[in-house]
Amino acid sequence: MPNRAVAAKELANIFKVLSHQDRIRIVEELRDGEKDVNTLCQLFELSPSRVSQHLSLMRAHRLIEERREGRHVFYHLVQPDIAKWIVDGLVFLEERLKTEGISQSAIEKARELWTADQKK
Amino acid sequence: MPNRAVAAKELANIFKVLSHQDRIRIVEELRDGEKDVNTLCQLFELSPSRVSQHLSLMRAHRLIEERREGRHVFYHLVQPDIAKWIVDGLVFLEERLKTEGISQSAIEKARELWTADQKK
DNA sequence: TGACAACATTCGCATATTTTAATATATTAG
DNA sequence: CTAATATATTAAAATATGCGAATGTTGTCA
Repeated sequence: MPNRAVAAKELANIFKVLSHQDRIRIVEELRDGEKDVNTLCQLFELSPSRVSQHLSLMRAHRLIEERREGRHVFYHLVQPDIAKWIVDGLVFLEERLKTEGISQSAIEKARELWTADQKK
Repeated sequence: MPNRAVAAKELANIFKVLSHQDRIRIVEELRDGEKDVNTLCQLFELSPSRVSQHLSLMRAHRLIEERREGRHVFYHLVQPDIAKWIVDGLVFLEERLKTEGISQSAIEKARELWTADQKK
């Protein structure tokens, strides 16, 4: 019922979809136009299975749409703005890394301190 | 070595941090200025323990910073721009929901088709 | 037509990660 | 010291990941 909490939850869901290297790269690739599954597989060196799973999740959240042509299935962004938005995020990320000089390893390390490190 | 892949991974990490209802709300709250842990607990009706965990993760990723005053610890956004960026995301999300009329339940349902549904 | 090839998706399963609550441990003001 | 506040450490349930095999589709060619 808290309107704001609902919005936050929905946004969190989208963030979750985008919180994966492969899926971000897919958005970046589709920014310039549609591409078929096989092309994406070769670009990222991933199995068709894996790519298809990513696409399926993104499709479920209406981030992308398909268009079939023969045996090829082409995907494109439903809302191209999202790509621009992500790029904005990238810019701000780079800026952050430069101005603060945080190394990724430092972040990883700090992270491990918090997340239950059950490997040990 | 693929420079782009590295950037995608870093961005994915940030998305992961933000892919939680509570953490998004924290960013929204801190948009207007710093707040201490207890205030956040009351706002969200969450235990101090939980809020602290969220803050810890966000701190590890340098999204927020602390300032101690007496026994209160106040947190503020390291980069206020990130809040603006999130709000941009919210706007585009709302627009999406309006123009497409996707119900959250529909998304959930489609999601379950993909994720291993080991409950059955 | 029918068998096959190409492309894409889905399913089953093992593994790893996140979430969450509960508990324990600092830290600091009065 | 003790009360209030904040953080860290756990352990469990819930979710996500990733691979290979099985299954669909669609086009091609004998």
